[in-house]
Amino acid sequence: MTQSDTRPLTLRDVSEASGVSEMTVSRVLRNRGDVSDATRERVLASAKELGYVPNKIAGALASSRVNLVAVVIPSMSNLVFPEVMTGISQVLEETELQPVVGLTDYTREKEEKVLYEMLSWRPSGVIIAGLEHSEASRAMLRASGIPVVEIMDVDGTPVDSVVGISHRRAGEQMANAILKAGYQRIGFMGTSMPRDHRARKRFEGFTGALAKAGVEITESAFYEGRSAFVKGREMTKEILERDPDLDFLYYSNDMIGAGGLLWLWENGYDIPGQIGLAGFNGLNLLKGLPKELASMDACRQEIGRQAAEIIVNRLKDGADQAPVRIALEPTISYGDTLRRP
Amino acid sequence: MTQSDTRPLTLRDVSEASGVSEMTVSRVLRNRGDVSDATRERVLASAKELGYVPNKIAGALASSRVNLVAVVIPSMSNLVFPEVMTGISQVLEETELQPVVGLTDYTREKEEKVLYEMLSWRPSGVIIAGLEHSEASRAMLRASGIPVVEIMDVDGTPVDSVVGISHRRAGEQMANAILKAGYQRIGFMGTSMPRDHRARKRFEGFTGALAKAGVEITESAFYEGRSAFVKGREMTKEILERDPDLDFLYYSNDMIGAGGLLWLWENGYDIPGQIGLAGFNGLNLLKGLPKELASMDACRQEIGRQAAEIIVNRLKDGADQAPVRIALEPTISYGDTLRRP
DNA sequence: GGGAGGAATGTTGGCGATAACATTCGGGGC
DNA sequence: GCCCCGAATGTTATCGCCAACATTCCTCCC
Repeated sequence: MTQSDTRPLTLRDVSEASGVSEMTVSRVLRNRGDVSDATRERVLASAKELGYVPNKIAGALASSRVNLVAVVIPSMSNLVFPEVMTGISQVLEETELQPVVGLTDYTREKEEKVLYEMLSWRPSGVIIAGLEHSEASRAMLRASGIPVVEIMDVDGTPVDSVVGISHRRAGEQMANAILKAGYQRIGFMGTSMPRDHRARKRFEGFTGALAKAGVEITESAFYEGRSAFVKGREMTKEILERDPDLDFLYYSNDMIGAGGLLWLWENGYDIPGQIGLAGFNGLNLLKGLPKELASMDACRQEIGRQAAEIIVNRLKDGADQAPVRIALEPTISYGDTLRRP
Repeated sequence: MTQSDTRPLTLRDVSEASGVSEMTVSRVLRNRGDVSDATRERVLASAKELGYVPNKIAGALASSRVNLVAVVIPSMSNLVFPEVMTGISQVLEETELQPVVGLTDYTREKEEKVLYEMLSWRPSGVIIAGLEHSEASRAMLRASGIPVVEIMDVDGTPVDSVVGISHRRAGEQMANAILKAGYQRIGFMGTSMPRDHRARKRFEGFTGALAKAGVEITESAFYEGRSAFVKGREMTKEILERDPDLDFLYYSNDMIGAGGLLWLWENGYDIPGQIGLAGFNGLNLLKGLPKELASMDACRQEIGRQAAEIIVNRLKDGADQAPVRIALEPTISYGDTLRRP
């Protein structure tokens, strides 16, 4: 049954076993061209018996078709990206295309390396997070000659197509909601943002909108590394020690926001009366906390879905190759930690 | 700078641009064989100027070497698997190998499909979750002629190598710790387990050890779908309505455990005096809850690391090809929700 | 000065599949 | 009975790169 493990199986082995030409075997296995039912079955039987698995490397080289879509994202431990992946997979599942993921750890150098690596497999399309890339990366993307979709963010100049939300506007909207609810002494906690451009843009939008109303952030704290509950607790404790009169805390993501929420809850704060809270990302992972954290949905799955769809459409033959720009509208959820306007 | 987007670039283009043979270009780009510094630089310059990206498809076909390791896991939304991936990446990063992920959604059919798909790219090795596969999958793995490491679980018969923990023993250990702490009326909450074999084995080990001590699970509840805080809250509420006298709750994973913990906390239960709790997986994501949930570390990163190392070692030439079996020892952390013995 | 030896480069022939074209063969129409 | 046609199958020539062997051209040493 299983062949002696010397030489790997090829089309030729199947063709010899079933007494037809390699070409016919190839046709059967790809369901292409006319093959009589009799030979088809004979070939399939031989292939199965031998345990033959086609060699896509050879196939791809010969046909210059590779059914892969490169997906380049910063990390998988930021919950956001698995959700984007889900959206992408949902769409690609109905096609012949397959996503292949590369991680950048939020650094441009690694992004460049990963991109080079992935493009060397000649994928049919690229979905890549963010609009900030090294010049070399942008050049590669342009030169690749395949559809490229930049995702998450629309504040900038895309190489080709783009699907995302405006993080700047998201920050502004949140600031306005907070102001409208009457909060005045606002604290901010988030990552130190040299590398997370989207967090930075939200922060800029946020402070900008506050400034228009003559309000400044009273206290802020930044952290490095992974976001987690503990971080949120610790930072919240500290920031309130520094300034006990804060009446609102804005967190750059839901994870540290949830940590802060738990700490405040344990310590008997009145939320959202005495102090209000908001995060960013609307992680449904976090439903089930004592209070639901106010947040803003970043349309993660939807972004994934739309990006994948752009790729799919572009690859249909005779398709319109014009760049697409889709700006989704995030919505605020007030949860139980931000007074309604 | 960027070429007119007609014909894709090949080695020949670079060779013509730099005035040497294709072979020399190939040698330069792979850092192999002797090339003078002068030509090396000339070639690199041309390649960069053209924006040439090597075609790995052709390279792999010609050299029959593919620097990919197929990683087949059920899902990315179960936090366990990203952590395993981290371990794998850590090790592979120091080599030329790259992980490529395929997801099975906990179904054998999909696993079989994904495996076929991945093997058709002729990877250098396979890391696959679990020991339960379809006969066809096992046949493919055997016939592939590449190193295979099954991970997470050691209770069963591997195709080749295996790295994991004994989930049966893990269940037993937890049961014993609970009994030793003096709890008697035990409730269980977990997934309905037709597909999650590891959860099933833990459950069997757990009930088995209880039975030895003459104890039976008093109440149990099962759920379908994603694990999440909300599920844990709801189930905990329900199970305690059915039987308010339970003095211990064992959750099949930390996520629902954390949900339960929060609910109990909000409702003023005395933990771990009045009621004890334990989960499974030691997710450090969850540090920062009001109390730390007792749990059992499944050695996730370590499993990933060791699996990757087995593959790497096997691929060294002249390496020992004998199957490896590594059973890691999970450790209980008592946290704040399980009385110390 | 002649040959050995080795560094630098080139040439040839596949890797395993597929595209494009070629061939065979059986049957229907006249 | 002959020819034509299309379904079923086969042949040939790549695809882009790399292994293995071949060649060139020094340099060094006796």
